[in-house]
Amino acid sequence: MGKVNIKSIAAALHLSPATVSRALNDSYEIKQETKERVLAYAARHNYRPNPFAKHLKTGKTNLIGVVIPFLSSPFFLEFIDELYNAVLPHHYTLIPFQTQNNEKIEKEALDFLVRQHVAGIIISPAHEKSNTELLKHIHHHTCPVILFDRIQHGLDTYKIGIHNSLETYSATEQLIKKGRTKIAFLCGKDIGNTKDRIRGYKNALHNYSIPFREEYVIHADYQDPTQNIDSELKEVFRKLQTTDNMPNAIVGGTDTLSVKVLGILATLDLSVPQDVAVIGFTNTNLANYLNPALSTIRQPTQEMARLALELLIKLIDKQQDRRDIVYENFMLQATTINRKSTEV
Amino acid sequence: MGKVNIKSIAAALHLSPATVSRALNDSYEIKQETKERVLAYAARHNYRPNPFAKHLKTGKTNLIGVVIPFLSSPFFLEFIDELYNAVLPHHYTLIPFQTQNNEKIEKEALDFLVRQHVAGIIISPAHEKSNTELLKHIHHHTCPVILFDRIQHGLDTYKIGIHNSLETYSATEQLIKKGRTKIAFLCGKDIGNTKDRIRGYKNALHNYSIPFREEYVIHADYQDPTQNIDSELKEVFRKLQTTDNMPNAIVGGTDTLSVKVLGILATLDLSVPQDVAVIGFTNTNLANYLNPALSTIRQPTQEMARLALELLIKLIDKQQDRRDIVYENFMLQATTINRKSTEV
DNA sequence: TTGTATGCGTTATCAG
DNA sequence: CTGATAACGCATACAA
Repeated sequence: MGKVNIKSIAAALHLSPATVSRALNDSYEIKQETKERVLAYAARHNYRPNPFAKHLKTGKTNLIGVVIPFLSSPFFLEFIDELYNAVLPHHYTLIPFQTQNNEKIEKEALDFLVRQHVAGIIISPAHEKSNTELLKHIHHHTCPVILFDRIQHGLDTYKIGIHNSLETYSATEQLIKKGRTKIAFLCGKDIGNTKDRIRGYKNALHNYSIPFREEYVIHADYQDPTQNIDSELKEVFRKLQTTDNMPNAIVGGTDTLSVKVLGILATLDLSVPQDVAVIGFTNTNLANYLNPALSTIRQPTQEMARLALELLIKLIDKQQDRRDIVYENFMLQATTINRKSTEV
Repeated sequence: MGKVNIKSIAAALHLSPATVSRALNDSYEIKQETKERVLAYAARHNYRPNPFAKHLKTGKTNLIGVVIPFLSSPFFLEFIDELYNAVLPHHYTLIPFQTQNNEKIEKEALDFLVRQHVAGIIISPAHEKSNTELLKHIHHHTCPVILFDRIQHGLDTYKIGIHNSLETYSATEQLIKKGRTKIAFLCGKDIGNTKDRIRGYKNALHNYSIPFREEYVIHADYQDPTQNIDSELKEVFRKLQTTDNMPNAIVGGTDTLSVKVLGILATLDLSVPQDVAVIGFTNTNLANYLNPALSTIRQPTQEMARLALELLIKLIDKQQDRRDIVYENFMLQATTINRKSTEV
């Protein structure tokens, strides 16, 4: 059970390590017969190249770092899940990290990935200015970086996202067309996407001459998708209810919140969609099983993942100085899925 | 911006590489002043040790492989999530893989992890006999392996799980005590856990003298938690409904199904819990937001993750031959959380 | 307390 | 077509 490596193979076959290495790498300059002998021996003895030695020599790895805020958020989970599918035919391995929206944790993750000499990084940053200098440095000097979802970031590279303002505009508009006028907007932290989403909501109100009401923008400032913010959220709605200001429609600005609000409305004895129509952001695979089934804006998560990987691999393969490239923003199309929660 | 490594530091400070290496590793045999000079220079020039070179030399990595069936299953997701939390204070990095319950994909994942020379592996195998020989070989000769959740596996090591039969027994019993007698059991693939869970369900029926009915064990044979099996499942319940055999209670044997069945019952105009009481398996963080809120058996997922990591690190640190160790099974206690879906 | 020399497993350069 | 040798960055036995 001694270690089987190039040297041991060479010794066993009375060849030099160099020849064995070349045979294993299918070099054109090695005789067919020798190749076969080496490959047969290697297979028989279950030879596995040592990636550390290989990397030390070549300076290349087949690792791809993925940095996201939370694993436990339906959108990011679906993204990672599809990334795993997409990466299968390629010779890369994913190393996912979650940052909890925390710049310091993000920095640690990036440092680690750099130390691991990853071939590239796909990231949705903790916030708009999160680790800007570090990311620029990595992208310019170390390995390519691709941004997705949270693309309002100073790094100049390929960016993949959706038109957040357009999507919430359209969602709000649909509720207006169904005759709802007291429309609330539910959102999380004030990161770039949230700003854009609020803007779309406001524009829709404005274009339909519905006055904007500050108290209808409900900020649920959670740190973590699994955190329990029921009581706060419930309190907000209870207050609106007792002052006779209860909205009759809600646009959920994040995937997590849109699901939770259904449960909270239920405990307040409000029925959906009769009393309050609800439309969520991001189509979790559960939306269809909720009661009532939740209408959602469906982000093309899988396309985003596939595109991110494709662009990253393109950059990895390209030798060009990454500061000279003209990068494109890919704004993918979302679609609204109407289910029971907005049915008249 | 030349590469900064031990050699370059040594040259800059007029020291030998050996001295620098020892200073960086805080060796006792280096003068305090020298240490400080080296550390200061290293910090100033943002020195990062090359893990590949280090590993090539020491034969050790700080990588931990995590192999699970699906990322998109609430239980496994929560497990991984907690693993990420638990690993923070330690000097290890997680490399997660999903197998889709497929032994071949699992083998590829394990091969990769072995090639990466991971320090240890935490796995919930694709099935009871999945890669048994490979796992034994890894555990005995390469790095320690810990099993969780699906612990009916031939590998002799620490195993962390719950008493599946006891838990479904207790869930079934609770429904019986609420006066339900037509109790169905909803389950996925026929893997070990499912068998145990069905056994608990049957035992409860038996002990309360309720005849077991084959058609009340409903197998939803999905490949993937995100797969759409609505129509099949709906068809099953519709048939039971039209033949006047609709159960008045359902024990959900998997986390995914328990959530979906609520949505399906809603489309069949059955109200929960009046017509059908439902209790789910595994407390997804959404259970509380469903309408009605879903009663569930709560697995102590976080404790499982922390314990798995703790045991693994213990094995990594221990030098003893792992075949000589007497391993313990850790059967953690689950708890039933009663919510609206089982309220009388 | 520090320096010299060696090797981990691989690939690349040069020579034959 | 194949072999000898050096080098990647680091840690350590041995020397001083």
